[in-house]
Amino acid sequence: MAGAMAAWHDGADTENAARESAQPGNLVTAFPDHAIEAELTAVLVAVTDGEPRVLTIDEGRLLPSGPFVSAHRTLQASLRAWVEQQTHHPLGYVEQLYTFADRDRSSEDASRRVVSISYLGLTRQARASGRHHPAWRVWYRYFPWEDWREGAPPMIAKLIVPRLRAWAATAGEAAVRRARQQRIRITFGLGDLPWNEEMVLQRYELLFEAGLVPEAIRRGGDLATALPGEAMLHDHRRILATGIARLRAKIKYRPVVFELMPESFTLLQLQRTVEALAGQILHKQNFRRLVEQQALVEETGEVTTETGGRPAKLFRFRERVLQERAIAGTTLPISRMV
Amino acid sequence: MAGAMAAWHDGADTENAARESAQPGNLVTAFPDHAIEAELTAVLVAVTDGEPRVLTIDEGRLLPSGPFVSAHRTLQASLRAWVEQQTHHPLGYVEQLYTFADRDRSSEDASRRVVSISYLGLTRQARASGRHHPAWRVWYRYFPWEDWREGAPPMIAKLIVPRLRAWAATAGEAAVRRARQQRIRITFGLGDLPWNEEMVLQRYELLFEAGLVPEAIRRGGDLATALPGEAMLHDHRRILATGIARLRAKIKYRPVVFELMPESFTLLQLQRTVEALAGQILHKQNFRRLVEQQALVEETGEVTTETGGRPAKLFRFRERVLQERAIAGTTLPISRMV
DNA sequence: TGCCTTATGCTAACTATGAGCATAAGGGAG
DNA sequence: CTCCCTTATGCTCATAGTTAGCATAAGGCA
Repeated sequence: MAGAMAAWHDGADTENAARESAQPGNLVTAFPDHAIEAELTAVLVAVTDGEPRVLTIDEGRLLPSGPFVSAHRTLQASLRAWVEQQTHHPLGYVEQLYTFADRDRSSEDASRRVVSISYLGLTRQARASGRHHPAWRVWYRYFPWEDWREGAPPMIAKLIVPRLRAWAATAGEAAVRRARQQRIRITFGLGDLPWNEEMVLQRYELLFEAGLVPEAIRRGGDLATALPGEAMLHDHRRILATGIARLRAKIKYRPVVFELMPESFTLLQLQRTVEALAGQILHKQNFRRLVEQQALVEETGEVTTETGGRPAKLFRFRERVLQERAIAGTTLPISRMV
Repeated sequence: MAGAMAAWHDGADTENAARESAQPGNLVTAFPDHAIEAELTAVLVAVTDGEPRVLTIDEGRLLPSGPFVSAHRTLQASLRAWVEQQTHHPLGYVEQLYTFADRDRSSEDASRRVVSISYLGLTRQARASGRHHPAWRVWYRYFPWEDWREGAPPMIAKLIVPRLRAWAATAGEAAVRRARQQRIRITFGLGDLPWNEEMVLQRYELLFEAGLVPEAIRRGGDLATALPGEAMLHDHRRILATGIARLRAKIKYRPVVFELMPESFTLLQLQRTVEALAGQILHKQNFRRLVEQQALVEETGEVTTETGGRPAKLFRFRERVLQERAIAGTTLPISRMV
């Protein structure tokens, strides 16, 4: 996903590389001559009450972030320290997302350059306290078009596609128009194309380019055509999109969901968690089949009647398999809609 | 892959998060107070004569790198400028790899902190000139155990596994010993496990931890047990491993191989290129079927007799499909050995 | 002309996946 | 105490996707 973004950014670059004034020697020598600042931004995810949540501050307008503290040996150690202090829960899984250094990122002072390194973190429980109103928000508040658990969100056909089409039509050249139409079709799965839940970032960036999100007003967007869905400050919604995309891709081949689950759980609870992240409903029997046949879990021997209906067996993860899969990576049960 | 590395690094962190002195406020405010330096490092890949090559400097001991030039709007623009100037060829595909800021990275001055942002770039032709002896090196010089095109490299069974086993046995706790054995089995595909060509980084990091690569001597490795395979300075071989791993994963679901191919080519040439990257031999007929059925290429109408044997049709990539696949991502033909 | 080499077409066997039928087993309404 | 609703769980079937080969085509060269 990050790769896709990279390619796009690049495509959007209008600068001509030939105009650059760097000397050939720059390639082969390494003496940094510009001091910059490094900042860490975290996409912290938890799933509670069947909803995927992300830790936010400032009334949901920002992701938690802060300077890279030199006292730490690594970036990750620095991040981990913050988070565990904040949430009082261990961070189960941490993964680097992307590093930005775009000058137009916070277009204040061009000479003051900030490199922003973002991370994705998974945690088991969602509770946080502190200044600046930290709160776990359901991430579909920011991306209402990404939640397909109750079918295709009507706003896609009613608002998004028409406005994107209108935007595509504004392009002067026919080739550009066609390319835009193509991107719309692919990212939103129009016509006979399927909805691909992993393209969170591509969709957000398309909406951004089309000026349909409030964050883009500085770049020519119009508040009147902005879509429903909460905005964030700076590029934090883009970072969140990157995190969601990465997580949606990851759950398919690495057992990271487990980081979000309690000690023991029913298979349906596990399924609901995956569905919450993927924004898609899965086929129950097939989900069970895959989970069991891959021996990811084992019965605890107990059952719970709290689910209503026939009592469900409780499961826990098999430590050994987890370790193995964490290194290797196998297919995990994410499939089509019911 | 990067994610895997992230998790590992973390596992290797011996610092206790509780020892940290950061204030809670750090999580929710964003005012960087430490100036650092940013450096870009590139893994530039080309395939010539059926061999995967990487651009190096300093007699193959370093990857090209240099400071992030503030004149550029984005990190990628900065990188692109360098590279195109050096190689005089357009960089087809660029993707960010990973950002390091480990303090022990170049353990000189603890107060001088460098953030190193690495990129993977693909280019069509391999020619470079400049100072510091830039040269395209076959990447298997650095990772001889990664080339399985002529079967399993004997050094794995003869040198690597015995030494890794010996290292595993040195662990005091039984649990640690078992965990090490497990990692060895999985990363090197021992027993009934298959060789997974994507685990380049995991294998290198395992060898590093075991002190079997020259780069690890500072951390307790012994030159006498170092494996064949050229080393690099700093952590450049680790960055290269990250790049190879990423590329091996990428070619399976995005048509990036095309960035490495000439205008027109035979299907076998395409296959040989994929094989060079993957370090694995593919089944010819199946490879053809997949490439053709996915309509990735189209016949140019010409044939070449230069391949020996029956003349082969020449193909070129279908522009439209490429664009679509670049956004969407579909399965590409990488399969098992012949 | 026959053999070697690479190209290319086709298929049988198997595996993975998507969908759905059918039964099991609590809880609560009547 | 039944019936019915709900969720749990077992199984089967059809199909798409893969893997591994067999077989034929078509140049070059001894």
